[in-house]
Amino acid sequence: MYRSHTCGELRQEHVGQEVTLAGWVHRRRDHGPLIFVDLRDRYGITQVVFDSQSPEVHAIAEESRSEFVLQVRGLVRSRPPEAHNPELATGDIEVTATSATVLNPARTTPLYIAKEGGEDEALRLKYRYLDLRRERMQRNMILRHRVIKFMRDFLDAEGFLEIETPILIKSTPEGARDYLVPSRVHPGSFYALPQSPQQLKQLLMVAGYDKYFQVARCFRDEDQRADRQPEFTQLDMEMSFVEQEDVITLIERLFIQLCAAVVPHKRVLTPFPRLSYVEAMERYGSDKPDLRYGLELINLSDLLTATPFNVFKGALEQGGQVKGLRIPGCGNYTRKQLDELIEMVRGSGGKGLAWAALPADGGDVRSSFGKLLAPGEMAAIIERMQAQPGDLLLIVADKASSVATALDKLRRLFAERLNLADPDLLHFSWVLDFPLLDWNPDENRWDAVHHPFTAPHAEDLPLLASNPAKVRAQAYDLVLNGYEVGGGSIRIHRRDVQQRIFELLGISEETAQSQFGHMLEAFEYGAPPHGGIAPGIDRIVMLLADESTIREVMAFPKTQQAADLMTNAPSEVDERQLKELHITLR
RNA sequence: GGACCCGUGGUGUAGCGGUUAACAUGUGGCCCUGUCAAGGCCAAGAUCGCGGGUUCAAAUCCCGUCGGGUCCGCCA
Repeated sequence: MYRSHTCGELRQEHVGQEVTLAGWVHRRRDHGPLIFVDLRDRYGITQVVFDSQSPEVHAIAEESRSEFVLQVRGLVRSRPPEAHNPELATGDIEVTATSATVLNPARTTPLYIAKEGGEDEALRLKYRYLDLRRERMQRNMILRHRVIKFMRDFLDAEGFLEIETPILIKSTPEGARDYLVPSRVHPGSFYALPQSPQQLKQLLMVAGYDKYFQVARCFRDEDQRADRQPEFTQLDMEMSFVEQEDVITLIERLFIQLCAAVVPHKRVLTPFPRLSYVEAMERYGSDKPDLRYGLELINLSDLLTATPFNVFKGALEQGGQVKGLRIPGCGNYTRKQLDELIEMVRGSGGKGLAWAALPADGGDVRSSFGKLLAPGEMAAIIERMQAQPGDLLLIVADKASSVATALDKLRRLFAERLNLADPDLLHFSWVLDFPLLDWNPDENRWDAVHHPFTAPHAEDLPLLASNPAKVRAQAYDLVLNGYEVGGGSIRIHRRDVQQRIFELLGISEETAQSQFGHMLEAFEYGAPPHGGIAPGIDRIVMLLADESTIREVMAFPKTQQAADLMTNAPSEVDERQLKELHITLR
């Protein structure tokens, strides 16, 4: 063994013991004849004292630099009365070195390990093994471990079985773009990496494993975001003989206990509030609203049906909406600040932004559109929005989806600027009653909003024929502080219903047979009613860790362009490899 | 596919038409026995992501490109 103790465990009670430590030089304070070295490992930091009275040992400290790996044998001593360091867990003691070895020297690191923050993220990603030495990443990795451990223990106690499913599976064109793996044995054929183990876990239900879970790696070849990586981890779950309410109840218990165990300083509101998709979109312009603050969208459409203002009139005539946001205390925004907001809305595909500012002293309203309104309309808007002197009113007129995108973005921007979101509140909620289908005008068919195995509400079944847009899905999203942290549904378990859905999705009999034949066939051999959910572990850990990207809670994440800066993946391969795989580049 | 932001010694910043390209930290050397971001003195280290253009003159202005990030589209 290289060490008798870790760098985080020595206390007063160890005083007098001869110990051996091994770790990295965190900091070094050279006083000439006396050198202090803070020796670090993932358990903590211990101060080691090198005295020139033992010259050979002192020489080791003299040549040591940051991040050298040292092995030190020495005596645990109580520090002199004036020299205790309350900042350190080991601050009451120190180790006087009696012998020392440099296990490995280190070049000057491109990142400071002892001092964090500020550097280009590309540098952190290139030298991730150095970044991971730092306290922030270690804290996040430990939290992530604890979260996953808690989930496994909780589900084990509930009678769930963790079952692994394959990574090389069949590609199906539904949903996100697949990552493909060429087959050497079958020229011209490809495996896909799972976007999620969706079909496999449903087949496990058919097999009678009525409570399944898996800490599952998922792959989606789509463009990245702060909360989206090409590969990510879900707590994939499925249960038989359950209804929506059963899944919701279980998950609430899981997360309430999880948060109490791993982030006891944070508050959780229980039970988790529920809102319908329609309500979420109407009030927040988002299907994953941050409920830690109000700042709700206000619908003005009905006030402006006869307005002469072309922007509003045009939007309403084309079936769109006029909605607004009341920003308290921002009525003093300058023209420049307002132009930036307009630019932001345009940058996100919006047509523009109308604004009205109410001076704090109660003077005349400044606005970009007041002159163009009919008499009384501005007053009606102010009344509907309950605007106070000093407020800023932001109004968007467009088709409903664009209004939602723009106002959701503004809502989140101002929540941040005005510090409205309590960082220690975990405001979980459920968003329910998603539409099952979404009309795709380009392809002239319906698309599955969730995925094609999602069950419709039983009472909406007749609408499948008459008004598919109105059919609600038995689908549920778990939302936390403005992020979707889990989505699930009750699945179709009857072949006839599944076939009906495939028809609406424009999937032909032949395609259904070739793509999903195994599912349809399985449903003929006694498939139980079942449903599940898949909480996203990266996003949950990110929120529990107070981070703003999931990269901070992944050991080796990729860049926005899906590259690994440390290993330089993806990379070109040998001509020979391509040949074996029957692949020609063009 | 699109919009916006960033790119200066090892690291983080300043400089934004003419500077010996500044500062901090780290690095090398010397001094120092109680520091914990130790301190003091000295030194080395960047031609400003890359390419092109404008100009008497470019880190500084323009165009392109590469890399990183945020967002829209895409994606649950």
